[in-house]
Amino acid sequence: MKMSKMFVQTLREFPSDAEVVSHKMLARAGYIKKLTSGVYNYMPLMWRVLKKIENIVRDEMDKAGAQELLMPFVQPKELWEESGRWDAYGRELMRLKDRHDRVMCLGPTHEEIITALARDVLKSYKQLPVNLYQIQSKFRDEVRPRYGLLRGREFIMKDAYSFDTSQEGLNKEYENMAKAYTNIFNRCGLPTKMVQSDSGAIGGSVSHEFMVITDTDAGENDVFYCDDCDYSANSNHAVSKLLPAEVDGAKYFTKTEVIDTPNTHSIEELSKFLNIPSTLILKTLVYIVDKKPVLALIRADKAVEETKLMNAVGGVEIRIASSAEIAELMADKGFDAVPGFIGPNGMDGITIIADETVRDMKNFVVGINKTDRHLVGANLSDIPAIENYVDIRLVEAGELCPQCGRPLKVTKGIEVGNIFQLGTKYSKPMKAFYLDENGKAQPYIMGCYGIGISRTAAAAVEAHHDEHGIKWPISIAPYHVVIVPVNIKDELQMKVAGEMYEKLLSAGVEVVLDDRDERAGVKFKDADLIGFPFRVTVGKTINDGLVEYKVRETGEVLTLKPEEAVEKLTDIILSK
RNA sequence: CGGGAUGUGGCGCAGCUUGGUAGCGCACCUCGCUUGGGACGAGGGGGUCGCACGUUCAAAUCGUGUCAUCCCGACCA
Repeated sequence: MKMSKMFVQTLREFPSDAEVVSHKMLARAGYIKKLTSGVYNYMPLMWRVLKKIENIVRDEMDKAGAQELLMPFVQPKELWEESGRWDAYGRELMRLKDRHDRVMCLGPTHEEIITALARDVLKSYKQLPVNLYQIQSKFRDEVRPRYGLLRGREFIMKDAYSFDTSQEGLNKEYENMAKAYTNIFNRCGLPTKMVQSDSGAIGGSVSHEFMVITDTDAGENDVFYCDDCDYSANSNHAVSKLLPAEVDGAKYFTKTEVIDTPNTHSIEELSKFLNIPSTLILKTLVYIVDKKPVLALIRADKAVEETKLMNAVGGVEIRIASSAEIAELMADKGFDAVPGFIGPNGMDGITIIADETVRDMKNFVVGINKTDRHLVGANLSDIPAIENYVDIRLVEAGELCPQCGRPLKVTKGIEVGNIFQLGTKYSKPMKAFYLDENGKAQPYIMGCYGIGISRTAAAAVEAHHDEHGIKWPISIAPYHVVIVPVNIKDELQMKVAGEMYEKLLSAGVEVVLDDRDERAGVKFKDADLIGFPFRVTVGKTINDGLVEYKVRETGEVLTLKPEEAVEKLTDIILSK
């Protein structure tokens, strides 16, 4: 490729709307151009990177025994009604109508389509197991698209679906995919951590996410992990053993009574006012799950993990209640209390979920739905009976590993892939059955496996860059080498550069010749920004028969004869 | 959706307070000069100032509405 003909425009400055480093770099280096919020043009350089990633994914998926196919973007509403997700998926689903007013959507994922396809084709146990995958654009009308390619509304994803006759078969395939995923990300130059996670809107029981660990804002997930064993989990799923805490308030309260606690709207104010640790306060939070209020009870020094709470209620959408909604709830129940004084008593008909931390509390403090008052010295017999305690607690770093008891640590992660055990979540409602050895209809045992292709590219930039630009791993770089003749009017420089270009090309190296009539500085800046793994500079030293060879990743510089440089590059690149 | 902000050539911005018919840097085109880390000089092209309505002799500037974009919170590849 001649640089003078490349469809690319690098910018002197970072675009003002880019926040994270991958977005800034990709936009400035001419890889992407935004069309509208969360929707990007992939320029030729970007498309080459994406194809490289796709091909690594294909190679590993094929090796793992999966078969590639391609399903439509456009999907009919009816299939989504069969699975029950037309309503459950919510506003993230991009919906549209055709000219006959038939309702369709743009696929955010393809469980419905693949299940419908499988039930038509996979009629016998003899045809199973099968794993099918595709690579295509997906559409999710994200509430808040951001961070460039990391969270778009249209993005490229590899999604795979497995069909088995037994849980054992699924377990095996799940392991198989986990291995393939580890290989894929390693080959992309992206070490990942496989962490336990909540299965969210996709559904199912067991699921893991592949996280690229980062210390920047681009990591939108908190990952808790243990250095002493293999435990790691997304914060929406992490569990821990608590550190010892004072949970019996007997030494502060000699009897159970209602007392005045003026202006104690926060836990901090209340514990200061009563001069007790917050571990002796029972906190009551009001959430709205699927439009209905839910009370969450938890020891006040701990925070609620909303995904856990939502799962405990069995809902699909959760948010903390607004003060207006709380006021409405209070009025409805005949109370006059503001947040800070809410409690579980008298909340007939409202779902109450209590965290496990509540179980051991004795002689504690609790709100009683009266502003400026609390009940102190209370015990579990003083509040509505709790049938079962569930874990709705957000884990904190320093709490103890559930497996080995050592302190947990926390870090940020970018989720680039995940794997789910779906079981019969789709096959049963969609009546996707095969006939077993006895001629009996059985639902498929399914798994699904996703990789964000475009997100992986962005994550690679997050992981590999410096202040000058991108430092692509060789395996996914758009080109391997850029050759920079310093002065294109110098005949010898151009001749040698041209010869090296041809030799590298015919050897199978992906090479760009920067034949633009620009000063050397401009070409060097662009080479660093775009992130070619290797640069060969043909300058004045060519008069002594030498060129400069430079490695982007390490900054290593060698002065070599042109043929030596060609040989070295060919060896390194073709061995990868 | 709640909270905050911003819309002026491809990119980054000024002008708006105090209305008078659009400017700077980069990029782009031409010529000259220069050629190892984003040179220099001269000339040139490109914007109905997001959109609509209103106020006014006159609106980028004031008012109302609307759309879009970005940031902070709940989602997920």
